[in-house]
Amino acid sequence: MFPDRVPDLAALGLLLDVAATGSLTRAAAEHGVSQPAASARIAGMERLLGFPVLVRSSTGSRLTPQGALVADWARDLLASAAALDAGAASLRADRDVRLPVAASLTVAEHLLPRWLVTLAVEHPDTVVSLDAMNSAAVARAVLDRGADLGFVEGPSVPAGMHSRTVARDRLLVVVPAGHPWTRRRGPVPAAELAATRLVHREPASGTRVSWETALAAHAPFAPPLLELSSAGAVRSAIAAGAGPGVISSLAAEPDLAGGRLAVVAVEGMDLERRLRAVWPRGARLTGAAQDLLEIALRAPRR
Amino acid sequence: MFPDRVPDLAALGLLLDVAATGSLTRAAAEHGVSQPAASARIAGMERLLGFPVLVRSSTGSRLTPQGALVADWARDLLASAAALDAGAASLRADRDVRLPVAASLTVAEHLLPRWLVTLAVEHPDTVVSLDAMNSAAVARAVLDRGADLGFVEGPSVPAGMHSRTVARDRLLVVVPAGHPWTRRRGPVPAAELAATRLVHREPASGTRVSWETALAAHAPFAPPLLELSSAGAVRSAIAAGAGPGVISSLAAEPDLAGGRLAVVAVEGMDLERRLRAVWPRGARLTGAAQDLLEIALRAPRR
DNA sequence: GGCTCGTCATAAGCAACCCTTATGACCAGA
DNA sequence: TCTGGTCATAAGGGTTGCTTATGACGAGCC
Repeated sequence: MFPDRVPDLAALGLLLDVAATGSLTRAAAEHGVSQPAASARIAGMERLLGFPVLVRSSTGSRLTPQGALVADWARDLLASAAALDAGAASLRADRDVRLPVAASLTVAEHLLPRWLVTLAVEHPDTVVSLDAMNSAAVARAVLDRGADLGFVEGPSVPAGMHSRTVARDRLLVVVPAGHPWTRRRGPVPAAELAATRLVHREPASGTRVSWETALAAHAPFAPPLLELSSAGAVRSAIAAGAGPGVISSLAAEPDLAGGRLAVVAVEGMDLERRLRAVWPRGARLTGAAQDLLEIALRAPRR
Repeated sequence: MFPDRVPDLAALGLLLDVAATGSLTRAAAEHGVSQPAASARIAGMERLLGFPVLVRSSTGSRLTPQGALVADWARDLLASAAALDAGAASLRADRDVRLPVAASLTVAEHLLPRWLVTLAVEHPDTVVSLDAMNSAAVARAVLDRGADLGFVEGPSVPAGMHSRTVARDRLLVVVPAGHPWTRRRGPVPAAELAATRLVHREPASGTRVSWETALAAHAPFAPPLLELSSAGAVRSAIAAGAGPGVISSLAAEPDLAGGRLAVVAVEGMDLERRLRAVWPRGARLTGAAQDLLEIALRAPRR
């Protein structure tokens, strides 16, 4: 992996504390280390980055303009770290569970971690135990009371359950930057897509099922170009030039924003999906499940 | 800062390499360390996380289901790290510049780093030198040929320049989760907003200027509740319950997705802004500037 | 069935790093 | 000028993490 010359998380966190408190000494205390340690950390970070991030004075320390940019990027990085931490905590908590949650892979990967961070802030006592599986298995887990709350993707609500739509995503046909399709005039018709070999997830995945459902009228399909077991692998393969592929808009977002992938317009098929929270009909949501549902509903539906 | 129990970047990068190569030994080689070191790193990560991420066998190593989730979250984290790295590299490059770029803070913070990552992949030889400043200063820098390419925000194109819209954002009125306004029926009218004390950026900022321009008909304004010098500080203050505030949709996105902040509907004002690439009228874009512009245009416009 | 090659884990030695306490230089305000 | 705050430097100690060398284990192949 490339990311070289990146300060470690502790140093970046310290930088944000300095920005907030205006003093290296106070930031050190807040961070639970001695003042010289904090001083050395920042100095090391400046050596690594190659430019100063702080203006020191005898009244405290302020960010340089460059330091302020670094601090903003660091906030992003630490938000991702917090998401990973919250997700990992919920995977770890299989013994002393308070709130067992089952989620489809798309939700577990891309949405739940941020909700868990918020939950941890607003309700620090709640311990979530997360289990990621496909949508059908989520429905089973919830009905069997193996999970208090579930998150599923797909066109229909499983029988016997209440549901609320918490987000939407869309299957996208994407190509690497520079692919001929990026210069194509009109949208690609569904029939042509069905006849094209694409980079796909494995057959049991929600993404693959949704795709084949949306294109059902144009079966049979061309065999997949590649069949990969995670959204990340699909992204990488497409970006590396393997060919066009199908991917959830949630998973594609970073590569689209970075311009490594491009969306191909299509016509003749409905690729929008709802991501739903589900729980057994008749069951009252427990307090903790209610909290998590509210946080999910509060976030934008896209 | 919270993020505790997060493996360091090197360990996460190693995990992705293992996922890609299917072998700890190969991943170690790819990563430039010895095999026992890689083994120990992963073992340490598992100790930290509290669950295994790999299934070892005598034919190689595969991810556990939990490990696959961690790997996906790690991809996010490393993407942020790559963005920081690319941004820092462009700040560092003030001597041996190839492509001097001037950008408004919003673009420099939220969009450019990802474009730079893509640029680094597609054109490894190009060295970008980034200078972040307000939009008026960007226009000056570009006209004076201090920068080959500029990125500005705001309603109008500076005189004497070509421009292409590379993105849009929107000023949002946001409140912390649970604020009374989240339960309000209709949108908040512009006149009421003008009379409300809000958390703001400093007066010279593009965000503040755009806000006051959009609300010009309802001047004078109530004094700010707080006046902070970075978008991150504004976000934190609002999330901590200081009160309603104004913030770019780009800066608000992570907190909205996490449900820590909520958008308030408003009426009677146009808060959409264009973010534009600009260069001097009559000047041909150099090859490198052309590359960067293309990457920016390829990314979704929102 | 035994050989070989690949996997990963363990052990021992060594180097680097980081943190802590103690101290000094410097500046602002009383 | 004195006091209280800032941050940097120095010396010592503990921990971590790396490397090389070796061992255990399983798969595939004669």
